[in-house]
Amino acid sequence: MPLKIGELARLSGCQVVTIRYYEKEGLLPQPERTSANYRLYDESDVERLHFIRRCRLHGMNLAEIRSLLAFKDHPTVSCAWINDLVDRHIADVERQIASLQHLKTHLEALRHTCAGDHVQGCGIIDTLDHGSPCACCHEEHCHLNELSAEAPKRKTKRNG
Amino acid sequence: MPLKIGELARLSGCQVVTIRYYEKEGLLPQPERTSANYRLYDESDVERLHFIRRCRLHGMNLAEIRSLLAFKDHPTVSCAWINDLVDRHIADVERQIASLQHLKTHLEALRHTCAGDHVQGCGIIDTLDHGSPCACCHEEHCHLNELSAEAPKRKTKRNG
DNA sequence: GTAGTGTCTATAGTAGCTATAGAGTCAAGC
DNA sequence: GCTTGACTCTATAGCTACTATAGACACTAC
Repeated sequence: MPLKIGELARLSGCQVVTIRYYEKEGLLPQPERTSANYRLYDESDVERLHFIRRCRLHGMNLAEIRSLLAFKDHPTVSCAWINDLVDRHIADVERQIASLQHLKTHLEALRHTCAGDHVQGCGIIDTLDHGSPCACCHEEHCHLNELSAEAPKRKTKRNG
Repeated sequence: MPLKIGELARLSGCQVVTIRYYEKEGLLPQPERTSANYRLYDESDVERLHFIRRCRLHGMNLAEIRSLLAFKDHPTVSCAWINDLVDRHIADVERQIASLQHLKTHLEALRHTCAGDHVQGCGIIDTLDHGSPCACCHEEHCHLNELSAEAPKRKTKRNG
């Protein structure tokens, strides 16, 4: 019993446009078509979409998912690279968490510079204007307090 | 001593194209021009760009920065909304951190399902295929283990 | 005059979708 | 047979915050 794209969307939790998009991006094979040119799917497509969604929810991008699907379809090499991929994702997530925690400290410091309800002289605006030595960055290199320190490298003869 | 766009870029730490982009987006005013149509800036533009960059580094989007700049240019209302804005950002960052920490737990569990170096039968692929009851989600609602449970709401008469 | 750099505008690309337009298809009800 | 409503089709544009490219013009040192 073949499925039309709307039924596949319902079963997989994806949207119709997303399914078409995945097809265009090569994550889903070109499906059969009815005489009216409607796409026809089956259970294996539901599972493939579940796989894709789980990968997306784990933060993988479409290129990575394409590789994983290719391995799944034709597992001809060692899967060691999949472990590397997941390891890199874990490291990346850790970096993001650290960066966000740092940002949070700054935002909280920023928040404390103003009690609100002024028309002029808002402490938050002042801090964004002139920067503030934030307690969390006294010793470490903090990109939130450095602006033009490192000018972009240029290779001119005249100004170099 | 007016600055050309390249000098402004160097002083502000922005790229030339980004400065033109900010102008197009209304974050920077239309600058004076030379007879050869070159943009001319001054110190106030350096400061404005520093302000913009600090906002960006604090995770604000261009629409928010536009509002902040408008307030800075013409502070006619109370700044209480700025505190709300920062509060919302803090809450948002906290949500992101929690979500990433959750994701990290899942990625680590995923990582442990395979020791690598197989050609077929990779545990990671299997887990992505079928999902896994992850220890971190036993009791709470976990979107990483739910896929098609909640079908998108539809308002048809025929299938509803 | 020429070489090397800088600047100009306009356009397209990035990721992963989402939204829209305009047309064709299908099934139920009259 | 006709209408209505839901569904499907393709193609295109939009989202964010830039980044990259092309082709033309400007400036300065030699």
